[in-house]
Amino acid sequence: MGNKLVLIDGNSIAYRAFFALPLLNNDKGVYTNAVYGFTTMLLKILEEESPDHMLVAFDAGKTTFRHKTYEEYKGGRQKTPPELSEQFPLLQELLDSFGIRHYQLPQYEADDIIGTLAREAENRGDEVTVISGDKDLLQLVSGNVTVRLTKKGITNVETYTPGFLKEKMEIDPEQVIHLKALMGDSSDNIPGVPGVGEKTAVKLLKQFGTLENLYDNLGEVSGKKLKEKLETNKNEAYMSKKLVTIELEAPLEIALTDTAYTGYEPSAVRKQFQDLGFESLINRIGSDEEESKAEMISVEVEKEKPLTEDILLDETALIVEILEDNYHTSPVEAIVLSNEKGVFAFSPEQLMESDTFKTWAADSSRHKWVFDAKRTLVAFKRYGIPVEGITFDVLLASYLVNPAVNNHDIPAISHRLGETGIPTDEEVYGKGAKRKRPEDDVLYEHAGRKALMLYRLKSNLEEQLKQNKQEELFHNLEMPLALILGEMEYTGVRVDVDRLKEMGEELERRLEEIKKRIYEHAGEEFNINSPKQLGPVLFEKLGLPPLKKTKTGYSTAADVLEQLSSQHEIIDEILLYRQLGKLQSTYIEGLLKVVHKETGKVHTRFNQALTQTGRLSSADPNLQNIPIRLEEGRKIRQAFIPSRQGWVMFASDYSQIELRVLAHMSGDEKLIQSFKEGEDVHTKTASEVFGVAPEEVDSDMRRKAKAVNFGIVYGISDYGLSQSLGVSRKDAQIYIDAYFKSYPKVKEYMEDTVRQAREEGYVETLMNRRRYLPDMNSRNFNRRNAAERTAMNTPIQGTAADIIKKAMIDMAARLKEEELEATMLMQVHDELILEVPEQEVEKVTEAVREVMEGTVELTVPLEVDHSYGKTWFDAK
DNA sequence: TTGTGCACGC
DNA sequence: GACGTACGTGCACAAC
Repeated sequence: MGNKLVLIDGNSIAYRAFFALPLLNNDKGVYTNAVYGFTTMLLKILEEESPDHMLVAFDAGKTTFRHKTYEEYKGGRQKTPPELSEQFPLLQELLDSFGIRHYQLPQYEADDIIGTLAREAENRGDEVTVISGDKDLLQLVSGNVTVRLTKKGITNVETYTPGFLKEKMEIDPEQVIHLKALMGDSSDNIPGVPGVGEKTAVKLLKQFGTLENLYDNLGEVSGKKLKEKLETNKNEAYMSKKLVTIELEAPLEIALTDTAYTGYEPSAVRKQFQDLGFESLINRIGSDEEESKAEMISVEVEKEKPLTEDILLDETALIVEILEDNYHTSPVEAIVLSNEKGVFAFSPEQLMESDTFKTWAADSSRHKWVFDAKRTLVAFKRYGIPVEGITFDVLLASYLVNPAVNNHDIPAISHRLGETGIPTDEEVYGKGAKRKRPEDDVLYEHAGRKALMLYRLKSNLEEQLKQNKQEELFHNLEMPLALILGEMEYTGVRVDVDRLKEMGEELERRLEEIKKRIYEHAGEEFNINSPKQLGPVLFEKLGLPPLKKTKTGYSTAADVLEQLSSQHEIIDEILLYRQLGKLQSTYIEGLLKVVHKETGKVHTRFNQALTQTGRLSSADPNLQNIPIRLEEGRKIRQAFIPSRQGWVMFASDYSQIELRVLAHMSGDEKLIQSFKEGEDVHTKTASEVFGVAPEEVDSDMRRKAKAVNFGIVYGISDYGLSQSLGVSRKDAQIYIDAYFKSYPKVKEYMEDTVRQAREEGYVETLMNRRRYLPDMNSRNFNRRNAAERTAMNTPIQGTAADIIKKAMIDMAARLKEEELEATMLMQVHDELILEVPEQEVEKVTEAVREVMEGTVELTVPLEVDHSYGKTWFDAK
């Protein structure tokens, strides 16, 4: 029985990976993109091929035996970028950790090593797979040798067998060198016959078979010009053939037996991945059940013994295990404590009844370390147990340290810090529909392991917060905020279900009518909600001009359809259908689905550890995107009502907070002045940009200025502005230039921010929230540009987020202090929504203004507007 | 189950 | 000259 040998062209794959991936560097500032790409390819190969022999061949150096034939061989080639060169040693170390043999031979290229071994193995009857990005290797294809060439990217490969080669290139493997001899190869500086490309070469080979036969019968070549070219470049052709022919008898110092591959040691590879910063790949290693069990950190869990005072220490990790994301509805499965005394697991039934536990939980001097403070708090609240003294949340700490990490759970953080023996929730519980509660033992052990790690992780994260100067941000902003958000979520918002249903029925009727009219216009019935079906109806059947395409077909986005509005009546009907359909599916049906049956309330979850800028997000339901701009949709807000009779919905929002933050951070006198004088900032901008007196600013000028301000805040580009204004890019650029001329310090600030981001690798907000921008030095124009805009935007958006978060904390304190019953319900980025007893409205009005305006002192005043009414709709 | 297109908010 | 305004969530559809 033959062996299975995989031969990899190391240089070729590393090059591919390098150019296919952005110039990533790891936390040590070492470039790793080529190694990373190579590794993903390698893992795929190991999985797909399960080789028992393996070798990665590298080119040895600048000169090879081929240079004796032709000095200019590979001449004119770009020097290997140093960012890539420095990765080769890393790559070889990585291969060592995999236990994969790598080899290079002076004067020879990787091709020759591969060719020699492939031939030898083939002769023995082994099965060989060659991996490369270089078509020259195709000459090795045979019955036993398959060549897999990378296509786009690195993991995307095309597998060449003799049959496939014939189909694809119309030649046999033996003809590959003849083909190259004729057509040459500019990347290797191989001349071939000038003027002969792939097409002609294939045609000639079909007729003559080989280069030699071609020249023996040159007279039969059709075309005078071609014949001449072949004639005059005969030497070049033969030399080219010699150059591209892979040496099949290179004097290797290794034998096939040296390439034996028996699999890798997961621990060694894992360590290597950690050093390289390949967090995302770690989980792909050693998923083998046996192996990962053996590596799991062991935990002695004491199960369901009666809780006694002696195990409740002042510093204890507390894990509340809930399987589903939604902790408002999903049951608590287990509670685990971990501290110096050990790891102790309890069923909720047992613990929630224990007075010993309740006393400990309510004691703020007894510190609890948790994962997801808000989740923990709400979970206990559901059992009527107040918890005090939560002083450390691993989730929030990890998020602050680096929001770009999209997985902050305990196994993931543990992995990043080098502890790998923690399986993920998904591994233990399954995911999606298959997620289920395991046996008690498994559950307790898993939760116990997490509790143990939580206890251990705290000090490391604390240290990282300290390094980032984020202790204040963590302890005095995010931690207290978590408690407040927990209260808000648990309180929930009352929904007028009947009102929603009424609106739903009305919508249903209207949608039905519109649908009919659309079908009439179209002359057929189709699914209006399917862009794939709508496209052909509009742009083929009705002959409307397709103004924009998506990667799957015609674009039917609103901005496209609006431009076609005058050309066919169907367009406005479709836009209306979309608008109402959105209201129906997302805001009527979607909202009704998440209303609690008993309480008639919705309990959103604010995600406090997700956005890259520091804003909150909201889900199930998302209360931060309830319609407001169009009257039709705004009515949805009529269904959000106070939870008690005689109360009102009260909304309070910051006016222009982001531009005020910009004024403060840039120190631009004119912008500061503008806010100090209480001017209309868009009118003022218009007056500046268009060079007219404020009185002479018309509505169109103001509209444009508003868009400019918007763009400034979001990290402007001329294209973006031109899109939103419907003007040319050139004009958009003129507005931007005019803006920067009027507000020179803003321009300076933007430039400084970008420069600093490039140097430091990150940007920061007023309160030291941090965002890393690895693309600042990308060679890819788009990525770099996007990173630069992000650098400009994040400090502004993020500082605004810092400010409202602080205001929420102050607000909670103020309400308590004044013993008001008013309650915060929602936060929508620059807005707080409360429910307030009517008789408290006056006091709350004053409190909200004082607190929100006074929460931080900037060089410009902060201003808030407020409103209230019987429903959220009426608070306008 | 996953990716795409679309639409809602700030 | 490239691409494209920032940041989110959720729905329906269609391909896997």
